[in-house]
Amino acid sequence: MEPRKRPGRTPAPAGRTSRPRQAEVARLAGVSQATVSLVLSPKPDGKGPVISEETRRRVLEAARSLGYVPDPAARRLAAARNNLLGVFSFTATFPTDVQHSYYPFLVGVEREAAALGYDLVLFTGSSTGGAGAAGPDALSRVRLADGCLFIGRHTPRPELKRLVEDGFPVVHLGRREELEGVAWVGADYVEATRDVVVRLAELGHRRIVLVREDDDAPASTDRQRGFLEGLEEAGLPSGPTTVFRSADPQRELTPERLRAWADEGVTAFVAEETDTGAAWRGLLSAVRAAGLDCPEDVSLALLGSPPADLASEPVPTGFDIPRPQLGAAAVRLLAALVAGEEASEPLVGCVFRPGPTTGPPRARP
Amino acid sequence: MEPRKRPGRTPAPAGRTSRPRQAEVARLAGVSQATVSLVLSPKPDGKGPVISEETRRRVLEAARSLGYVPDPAARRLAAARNNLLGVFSFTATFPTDVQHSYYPFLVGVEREAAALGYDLVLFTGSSTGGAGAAGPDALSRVRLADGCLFIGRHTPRPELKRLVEDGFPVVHLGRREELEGVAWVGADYVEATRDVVVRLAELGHRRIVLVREDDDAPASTDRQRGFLEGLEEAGLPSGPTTVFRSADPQRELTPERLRAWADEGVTAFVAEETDTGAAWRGLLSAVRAAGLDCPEDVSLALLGSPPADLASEPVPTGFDIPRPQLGAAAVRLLAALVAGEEASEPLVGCVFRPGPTTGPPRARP
DNA sequence: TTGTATGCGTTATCAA
DNA sequence: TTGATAACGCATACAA
Repeated sequence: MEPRKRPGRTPAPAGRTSRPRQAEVARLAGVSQATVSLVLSPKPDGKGPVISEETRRRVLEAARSLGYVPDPAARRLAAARNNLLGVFSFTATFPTDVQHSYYPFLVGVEREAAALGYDLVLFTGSSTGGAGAAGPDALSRVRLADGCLFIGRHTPRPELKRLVEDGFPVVHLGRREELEGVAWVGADYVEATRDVVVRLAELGHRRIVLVREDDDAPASTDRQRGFLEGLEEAGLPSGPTTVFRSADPQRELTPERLRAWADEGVTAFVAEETDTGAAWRGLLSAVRAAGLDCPEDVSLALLGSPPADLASEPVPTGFDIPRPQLGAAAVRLLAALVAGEEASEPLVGCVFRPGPTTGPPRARP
Repeated sequence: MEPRKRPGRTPAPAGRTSRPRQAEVARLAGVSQATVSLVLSPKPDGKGPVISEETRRRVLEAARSLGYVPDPAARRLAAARNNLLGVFSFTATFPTDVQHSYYPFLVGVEREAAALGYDLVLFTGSSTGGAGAAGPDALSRVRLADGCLFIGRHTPRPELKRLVEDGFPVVHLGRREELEGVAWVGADYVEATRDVVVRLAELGHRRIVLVREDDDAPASTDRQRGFLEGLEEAGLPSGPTTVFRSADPQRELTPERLRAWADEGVTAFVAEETDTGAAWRGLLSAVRAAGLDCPEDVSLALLGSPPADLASEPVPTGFDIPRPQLGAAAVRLLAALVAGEEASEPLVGCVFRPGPTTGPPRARP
C-alpha cells in the first residue's frame, strides 16, 4: 500500500544551517541514537546501563568529528527541567541608582546558582512596563522557570499565594512569615541587634535608646524585638521612652531632645538601617547639632550597614548583613524546593562589626 | 486484541503538581490543543488561521485562570521564539568587587529588554564551575534563548564563531571587529578622544602627552588613534614622545620625567581609562610628586570615567562612556538580529565631561 | 474556523 | 549491553 502523505509539520526547515544531531552521530558511529544519548550524558556514576568501552570510544570520536553539541532546548524539554531559576524584583533589578540595588544579593545568587548548575532568568518586574507590564498575571511569567526567587518589600500577596498553592517553588528573600506557606530566607536581625545591645551594656551603658522609623516591616520590628531582648538579657530597664518612632527623623530627632535624653542618663543610641538610611542620618546630625561628641559623650551603633554615600566616613559600630550569603542561602533553599525536598534554613546570621563610634560611657558626676 | 504494553517513557510523574500545559487549557476551554496554540501565539497580524472571537475569549480565560505560561524549551524546540535574550559574561556577572562589574551596562540592557518585551536569561558563565564549567558546550547553553549578548574581554573565539556560523544571533558588547561575523556594539573612543584633544588645543595647549598602558585591546588603541587624529585636526605636531606606553605607570611615570616634559613645553596630559585605573592613578601621583599644580601648571584629562575609589575627588575633565545606552543599543541590535533584520549600529557616542582639571596653559616666559 | 497528525532533539523505559 | 519506542510541550501543514 502506498504510504499516503499525512498531515503534520514540514520535515525540514531546509534553509538554515543545522547542526549535527545525535542521529547523525549515531549513523557515523554505527549505533543507535539512544546509545549516543547514553554515552553523551551519562547518569551520575553507576546508575543506568553500562556502555562498552569500544562503543563509547566510537561514539565520542564521531561526536567530536562532527562537532556535535547538544541542543539545550531539547535536553531541557526531555528532562522536564529547565535548570532555570527566576529572580523577580518588584523594582527594576538594576535600578539606575546603584545604592538601592540588590547587587550584593545577586552576587551570592549568581554564585550559588552557578554552583548548583542553574541559570538565572531576570524578570523585569513592575518596573518599566515592557515584558510584563503590571496586571494581575504579571507574576505568572515566572512560571517559565523551575522556581523563583522574590526580592523586595512590596510583594503582591494574592499572586504569590497563588503560585505557592499551585505548587510552584517560591522563595522570598527577606522575612515573609506572614505570607503563610511562602518559604523565605532572611537575616537574623533579632539576634544581631540583641548582640549589639548586650555589648553596649557590657561597656557600661545603662540607658540605651533605639531609633527607628514607624514601620511594621519585619526588618524593623525584628530589630525592636532584638533590642528589647538585649535589654532584658543585660538586666536593663526598658521604659517606653527607649523606643523612638518617627517617620521623619530629621524633624523629630531634635538636638534638644537628644540633650534631654543625655541629661536623663542615656549614653548610647542604636539606629536601624533603612533603605534611605534616614534613621541613622537623623541621629548623626542631631548628635552633631547637639554638640555631643562620639564616642566620648554618646555611643552610636548602626543596626546594619551605612548608606553608600557615607562611605567616606568611619564605619560605625553595628553589624553587617551578609547579603551574598543571604542570596546564596535563598538559592539553595529554592533549589531544594525544586528538587522536591523540604529543606528549610530561614535565618542567616549577621556578623558584629566593631567600630569607632562606641566606647565606655563617660563617668557621670 | 489487547493493546500490549509498549516500551517508552512513563506517561506522567503523577506525584508532583506540574505547571499547566496547553492540553489542560484546551480541555478547560473545550477546544483542541492546537487551537490553544493558535490563540496564544498569533502570527504577526493577518497571517494564519482566524480564530473566532468567542473561542479566543474562552481560551484566554482558561489560560489565565490556570496561570498558563509557555514552556520556553518547548517553544524553542518547535522552531519558534521564546522571548528570552541571553546574557553571558566570561567573568561573573556580579563580581564581589563591584568596581569590575558590568552593572552599568545591565541597567540599559534590562531597561531595553523590558521595553522590547524580552526577559533576560543570565547564563552563569565561566564563573565558579557549576552550570557549565569549561568545556565546549558551556557556551552552548545559550541556545536556549533567542539570541545572546556577550560581555567581557576574554571571549573564547571558536565557540563564539560556531554560534555565529550556526546562525544563532549573537552580539558582543565591546568592539569585536576582529571576530569576523560577530556583531558588536561599542563606544566611539576615537571620536571622544579626539574631541578632548581638540578642546585642549582650543584652550591653547600645544604639547599634549597621552598616557596609556601597553595594551593592544581596541579600547586602548582606539584612544590612541583618536589622540593622533585630534592632534592632527588641531594642527599640532605628533612627535613620538607624545605617546607614553607603560604596563606599570607607577614606576615609569616618574616625577622627574613629568618635570622634564613640562620643561619641554608639555602643558597637558590625557590618560586612558583602564580596568584598574592605573594610568590615571599613576599620572595623578606623579603630578603631585612633581609638585605641579592642576590645572595651573598642567591640565589633566581622563579618557573615560574615574575609578570608583576616587569618587570623593573632583571628577576630572574627560568623557563619559554611556554604559546604559551601550547596553540598550546592544539589546536593540540583538533583537533586530533575532527578528531576522540586518540592522547595524555599532558605535555609540560618548559625551564630553567638563571638569576642574583642565584650563588654559600658564603663559610661559 | 477548528481538529488531527506530525516533528523538533533529547531523555527514559523496556525488550531483546 | 544495545536498540526500539514513547513522551516531553509546542507549532504548524493539512484535512474536515
